[in-house]
Amino acid sequence: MTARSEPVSRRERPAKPALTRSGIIATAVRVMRAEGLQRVTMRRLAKELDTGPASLYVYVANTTELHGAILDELLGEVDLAAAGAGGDWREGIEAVLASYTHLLVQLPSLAQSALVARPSGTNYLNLLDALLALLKQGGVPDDQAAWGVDTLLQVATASAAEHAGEDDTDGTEWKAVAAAVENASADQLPHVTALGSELLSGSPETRRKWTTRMLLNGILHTPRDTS
Amino acid sequence: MTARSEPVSRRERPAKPALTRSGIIATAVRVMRAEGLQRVTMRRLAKELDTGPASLYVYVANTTELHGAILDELLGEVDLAAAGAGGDWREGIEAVLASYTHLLVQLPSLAQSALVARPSGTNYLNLLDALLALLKQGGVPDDQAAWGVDTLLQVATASAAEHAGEDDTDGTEWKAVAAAVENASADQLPHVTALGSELLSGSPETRRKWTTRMLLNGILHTPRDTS
DNA sequence: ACCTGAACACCGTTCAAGT
DNA sequence: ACCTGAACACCGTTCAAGT
Repeated sequence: MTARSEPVSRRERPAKPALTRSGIIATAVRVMRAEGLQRVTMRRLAKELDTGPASLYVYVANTTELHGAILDELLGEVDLAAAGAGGDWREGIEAVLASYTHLLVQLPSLAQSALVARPSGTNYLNLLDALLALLKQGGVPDDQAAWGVDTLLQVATASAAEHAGEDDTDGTEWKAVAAAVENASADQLPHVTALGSELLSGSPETRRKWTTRMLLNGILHTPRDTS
Repeated sequence: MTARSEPVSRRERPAKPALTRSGIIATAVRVMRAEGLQRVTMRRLAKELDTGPASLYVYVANTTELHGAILDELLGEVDLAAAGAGGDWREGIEAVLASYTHLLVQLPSLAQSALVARPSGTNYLNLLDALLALLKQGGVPDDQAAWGVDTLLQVATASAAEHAGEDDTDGTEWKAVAAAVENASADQLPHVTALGSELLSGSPETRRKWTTRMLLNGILHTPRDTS
């Protein structure tokens, strides 16, 4: 009876699978990879899963929660190998953050949502632990590490989020900033004018590396109590 | 003829004003203050201005551009007085960033949009100039100031953006993070467990102040060329 | 318990047509 | 040039009804 009751479904209809939370999230990740987070909507997912939007609410509280789940799923791909390797701690942090950034730069809208919906899943906690291990290895006092790691991740996330909303292949928006800086009058904006192109210089990679070194220096040398 | 041709419009209908860009933006700011940025939609604004949504597209390119214009308008309220006062440069930066943060914390969804749509209006450039003046006063080398000021503003903006999407008066989401940290197993997350509540300690104000000091130390002591 | 159709209350943007 | 109605192609979420 089992075999006989599947009429034409050899290949053409993949026998509509039962709805599960993980199935929904897996579909969400696939749609996001193919078309971006803005296409990951309840209605679109429902269509993809061959059901109505209302059905998804059995497994997912709302759209925000869904986006959070996607993020945690993807955070599993961050390369934490450098954390256990026993090399230079600064280079270790640089490597972990580079991996994190490269992941999110390809998915900027997810980075944007990560800034608002603080992740708290397993993969996020593993990332946090890896960074704290490296800070400890570098002799950073615990209280400074605890607050500093937050800024480290926040800056990395915000940098990635900046690339969201850029269909903008020609960098129209970047040009607007550049033009504004260059057209600045020396009277009203003396310092912006003086610095000029220096403000916009450097590749994203170069700036990220300097910023990481800068943050580590700050974290290492700034005690928590004002003394 | 001028006076006579206004029939009943003494008070009841405020004589539908001509559509202008600044009128649209003013209305947008008002709606945002009253109901939040998520209510500032083309359709809602059109209704407010007693016209159809299509009419707005004569003055505003799209929703993103509109949000950018709102932000620049509001940035005029940031208090830059500390920049010219000639006091301690660190305290000056702290004061300017505090003013900027307090503005955006009340409008977190605007902060979120600021992260993606880099502002380039007059008020933003004035803010940039004020911070650069203070960094110069502190003897920060030009190239370090140029890259550092970006991180300074990015961190302030991201901190404010984190409060977006919180109808969340009871802090449900914050509790999720706290629970995750506390339930962390010592085996798998030794450093997160060890730091524990330290990770979540401190008021936003205290953390912001430490973070600002930390960034200034980093910017001041990190040369651009790796040597 | 899970799943669904249908409905409610919205969106952004474009376009042909009017003034 | 500016303004508009109407349309196109979507949204999130809820709820009563079914299985």
